[in-house]
Amino acid sequence: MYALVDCNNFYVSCERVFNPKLADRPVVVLSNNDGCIVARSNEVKALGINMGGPYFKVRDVLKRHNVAVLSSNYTLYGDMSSRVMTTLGQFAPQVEVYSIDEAFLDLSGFERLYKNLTDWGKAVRSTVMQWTGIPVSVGIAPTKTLAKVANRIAKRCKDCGGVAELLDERAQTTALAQTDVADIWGIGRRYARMLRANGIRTGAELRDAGLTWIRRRMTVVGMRTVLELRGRACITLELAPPPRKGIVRSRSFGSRVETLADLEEAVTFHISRAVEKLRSQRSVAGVLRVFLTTGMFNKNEPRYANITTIILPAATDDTPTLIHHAICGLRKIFRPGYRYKSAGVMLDEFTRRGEVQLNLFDPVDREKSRALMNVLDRINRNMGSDMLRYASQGTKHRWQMTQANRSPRYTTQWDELVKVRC
DNA sequence: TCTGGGGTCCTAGGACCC
DNA sequence: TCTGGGGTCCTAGGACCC
Repeated sequence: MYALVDCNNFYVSCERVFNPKLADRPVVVLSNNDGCIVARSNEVKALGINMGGPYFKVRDVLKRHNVAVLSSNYTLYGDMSSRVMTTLGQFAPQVEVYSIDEAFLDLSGFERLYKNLTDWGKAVRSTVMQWTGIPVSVGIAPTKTLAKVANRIAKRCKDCGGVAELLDERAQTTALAQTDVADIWGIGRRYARMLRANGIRTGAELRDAGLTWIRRRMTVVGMRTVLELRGRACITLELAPPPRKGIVRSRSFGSRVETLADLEEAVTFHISRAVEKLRSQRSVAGVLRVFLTTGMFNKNEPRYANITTIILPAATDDTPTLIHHAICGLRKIFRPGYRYKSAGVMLDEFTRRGEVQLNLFDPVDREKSRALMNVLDRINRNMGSDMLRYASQGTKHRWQMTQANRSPRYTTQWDELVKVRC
């Protein structure tokens, strides 16, 4: 048995915890660079504003309805997320943190502990609300895919009190018959279209589809989804997140960037962050990719995008080495005369640190590098990221993203704490 | 004028090995 | 006329998730 606990309108809810004035106002949160809408309060959803749509297209509608528009504050959301997840740890022995606002909990054996799993779910809800201020919904079912369906019902149903369970086949059939096939976990836009073209419109029809046909059209992944809908658990809890197989860092610029010098600063910034993350999971990278692009939406301006792949002479996690290669790569693909919109880096082909095939001609002294990177990471961890940084990152950061209306980092910065008037 | 930023997994086909 | 039977690795493309 599984529970899926999902925070309601998570980013909006985080903002409301610290700014009660937002409680009775419609609210949206924007993506990086204030580009797209990535979170909406219920009032905004009711207005028909779409998730992921570009902000500038709906700016007027939002203004007319007095919607509060906030830039995203990932420092705050990340911290609030870990508070919620820690709280959930009180309620089940095994918790899989599935995303910033969702967790699967293992409830096997709980039917012997609780007469009623819905009561358990309500206890989770009220505790998370009391301890963090974040409203959550709880879905309970024998497989993760069905728990997702249950959660969706918990969110929509007015009399459920935020908790729904789908324990027996009858309840599952009723729920699945009301669920659009596109809303099933694992069914994206393409599969939804394909399924509809073949007469499969609801979750129930998908559950009852022929396995061989599904396997042929949707690979083993689709087959797993169907089996899960039938109540057979195929997707287990993932307790320790496996190390990443690749790390990407990129941002679109606040305003267009035209000079190589500015791009070099931005790329240095991104690669520094990427390598930091690489070291934190104790990996070394064998391949580095650098990419840049102009805006692609405007048909009238000259467009250009390119990516270059650098196979490193020896796998490494040394920041200066990777900055050097990244800048070389950037210079190779840079073309003057374009107005660039974004640039970034990817690290790939990881091996575990300490299992590297060394290179006889490796110019880097690995022991010295290790010691230096340790100091760098420790200082930045304790004193704030970017306390120590490489000079090629620059100081002016003309390329930085715009965040016109970001709330304070209430929970992680001493000088941004909530002020309470006496 | 203005459109985010991360990730994962599977398959087919080609090249190669013994 | 009739030509085996296993494998691996890599890449591109396509699907999905938040």
